[in-house]
Amino acid sequence: MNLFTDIRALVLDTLDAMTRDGALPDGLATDAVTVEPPRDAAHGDMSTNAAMVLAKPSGRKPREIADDLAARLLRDPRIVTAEVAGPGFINLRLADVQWQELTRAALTTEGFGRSVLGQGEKVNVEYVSANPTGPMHVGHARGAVFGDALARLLDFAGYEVTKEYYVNDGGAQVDVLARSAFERYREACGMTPEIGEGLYPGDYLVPVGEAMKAHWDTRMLNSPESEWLEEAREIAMQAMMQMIRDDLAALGVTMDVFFSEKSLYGTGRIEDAIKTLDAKGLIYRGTLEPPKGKTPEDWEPREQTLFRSSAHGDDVDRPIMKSDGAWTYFAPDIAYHYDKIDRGFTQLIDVFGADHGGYVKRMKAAVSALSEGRVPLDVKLIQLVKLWKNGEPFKMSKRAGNFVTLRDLVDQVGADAVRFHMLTRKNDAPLDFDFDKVLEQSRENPVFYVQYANARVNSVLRKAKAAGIAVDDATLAGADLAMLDHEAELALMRSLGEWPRQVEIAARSHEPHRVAFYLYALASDFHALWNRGNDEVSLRFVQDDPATTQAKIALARAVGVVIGQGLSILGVTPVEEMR
RNA sequence: GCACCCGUAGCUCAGCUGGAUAGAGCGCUGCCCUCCGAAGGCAGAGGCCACAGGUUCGAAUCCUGUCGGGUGCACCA
Repeated sequence: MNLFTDIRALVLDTLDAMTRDGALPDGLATDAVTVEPPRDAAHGDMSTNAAMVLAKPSGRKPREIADDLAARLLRDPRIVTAEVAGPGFINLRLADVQWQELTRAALTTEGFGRSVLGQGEKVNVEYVSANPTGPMHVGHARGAVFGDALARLLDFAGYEVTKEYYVNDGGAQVDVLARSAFERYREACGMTPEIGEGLYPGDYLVPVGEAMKAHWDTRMLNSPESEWLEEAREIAMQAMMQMIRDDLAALGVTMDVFFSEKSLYGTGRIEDAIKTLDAKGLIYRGTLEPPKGKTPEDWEPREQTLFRSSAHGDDVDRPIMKSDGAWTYFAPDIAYHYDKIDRGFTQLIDVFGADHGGYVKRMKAAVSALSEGRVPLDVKLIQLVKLWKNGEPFKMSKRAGNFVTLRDLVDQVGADAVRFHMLTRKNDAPLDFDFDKVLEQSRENPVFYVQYANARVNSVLRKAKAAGIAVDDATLAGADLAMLDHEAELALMRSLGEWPRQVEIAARSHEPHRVAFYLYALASDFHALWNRGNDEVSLRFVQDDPATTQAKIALARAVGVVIGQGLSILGVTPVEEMR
């Protein structure tokens, strides 16, 4: 139930009627007509710009259209006042009962804030996709949380979402992993590991070495690499993927699909994708210009196989094959995205680390070329996370082996706090993560503040129940909500009315952080009404009159419903009781 | 040198497909605890929305340029 779309539909119907009456010319585009909450609540519940956007194409003055439109809108029983203001806004005030019924709908409607925006459209969200060579770190955690929340948001907004992880199991780094793990195998056999330059030193490979010993005993110790490499790669990678899956699970992230890069090699799938591009005249042999500015020392011109990505918005063309004839990493990526298009997704979203920013244009170019512009690819870049502890930046070094892993975060502050906090910033803004502040119990901490609001709602329900008042949703939905007609109560209901609208805005812009901000604002409104003191409006004030009591509990419960929905989009468990 | 992201209150940040007098938290000032959750609540002060042009009935928002910050830039993923 979205009152804003309802009223917008009313405005559009009324404009149609005006066209039929000859008050407006035929064929006006009404796309730009909006119905929004006014910036200043004193102006009313909703505001439309219809008269202003239609003034020019219809050749009439905005005030004239506005006066006519306002008078017609006023005939609808939902509209109490319709005033023309400023350059031609129409400010609408809705009957209180509209907001009261909206509140009731939160209790009776399954998936109250859900939207049909997506209309079942198939969307693929690819995120994390960390190389399977070691534990995930803080940056991966942010990408995981963002991608997962975005997927949940889109699902809530009516899309059919597939959550996907691209496993980079085809490149040279997996060989490095295998060799590193083999040293741990030697260690497990009682020898001294020789972890040279370029190998992974982390002790997370120790158990992998032990697993190899269990598998081979000592028989591979003196074998040449060619005999053990493939098997070592498989064992090590499976172990790494299991570790990654466990880490993700600890954060509450589960994937629908793990897509193997390796499965693209030797199966003709890369060749197919490239052939498709070639058929469009986008593949050619050529030599790239040296990069401007800082030319690498060892740069020398080489003829390579190139993708004409510049024909689809990229700055220069990109190599898909190295001079030695092997594919570049870009080639399997092209094939991978071709596969996604092939699977029928009509919208693709990739979540990358900010350091992959230079990769965005060529990927978009590839998808544009392969789908002939039909499938949009949105790439969300995730900025860096800066860690703080005891009021100081937390220094870390991957080389020294003391970098902060995803698991460290979850162990120290819990998955819920990690998730919520990481969604309190836009994806493209750097994020401060302060180990102390995310656990702080104060208004300053949105994680706490929202949970606190939810706990208060539950507290009301528990106490009412203990007092013998029925608090199930069906009973509460029967409450006489017309008793809640104070401005402060209506303000909270209007905040609830914002929810379905915010869901759509967030989903459309692929910005789950909007949900977190909305929840914070809603929690703030709720606490405000709760803490008004002893006046009869305060939610905490229960009168002898059971009807009023029940109505207030119903409003509190409606807030709880919306907070519950919002938290589930963020993947955060609602807290029933603060401790 | 080029590309992408960012520049909003003292600080950290929101700001809807362009909309009216630009918002929140912290900090500051002043009020408010006998009373279902005061680990809080209410109110006030605080802004040339980096700068300069442009588009428009209307710009923090869109376009161009300048300045400042971040990231990335052949045959690595």
